[in-house]
Amino acid sequence: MQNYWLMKSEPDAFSINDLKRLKRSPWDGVRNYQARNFMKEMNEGDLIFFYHSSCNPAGIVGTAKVCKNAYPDHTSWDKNSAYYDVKSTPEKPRWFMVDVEFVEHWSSIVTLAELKQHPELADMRLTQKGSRLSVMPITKSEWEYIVTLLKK
DNA sequence: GCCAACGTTGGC
DNA sequence: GCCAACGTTGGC
Repeated sequence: MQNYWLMKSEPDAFSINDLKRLKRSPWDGVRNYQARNFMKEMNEGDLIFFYHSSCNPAGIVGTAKVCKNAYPDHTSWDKNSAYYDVKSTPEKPRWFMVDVEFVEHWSSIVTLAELKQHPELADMRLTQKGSRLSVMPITKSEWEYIVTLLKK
């Protein structure tokens, strides 16, 4: 069964243009348990909204898909990595990542401000005050609704 | 197991 | 750059 997700990235660190250029990439560096657990639930072929955060404007800029199920994030035991975690080892990995593949880079951005205006999207974690989760599930109806926003 | 203190996220 | 909201840590 295909599921839908939203993943945040700061474009200065990793943007949709980076993914477009690379075609596929590991989604490393997630160090939040809820986000990690959602990645573990992902399956190859699941679709992803690619969200640019900490920029102006923040919003969804395109889509990607899961092309490799969750596996240990090796940057967590790399002492030279910014994502190093002393409690994660190859024998007992604490953090996981998936690989994602570029699908679409939209010609326009669906901004957070716009998403917040639609009652249909009020249940999304993204549109709720104070939400910082960087990987979250999206319902099929939310996915389809957001795609129609794009065509307007 | 509680909770204060701290560090981080991320919109504005 | 500010700061509200959140997650994590660690003392007790």
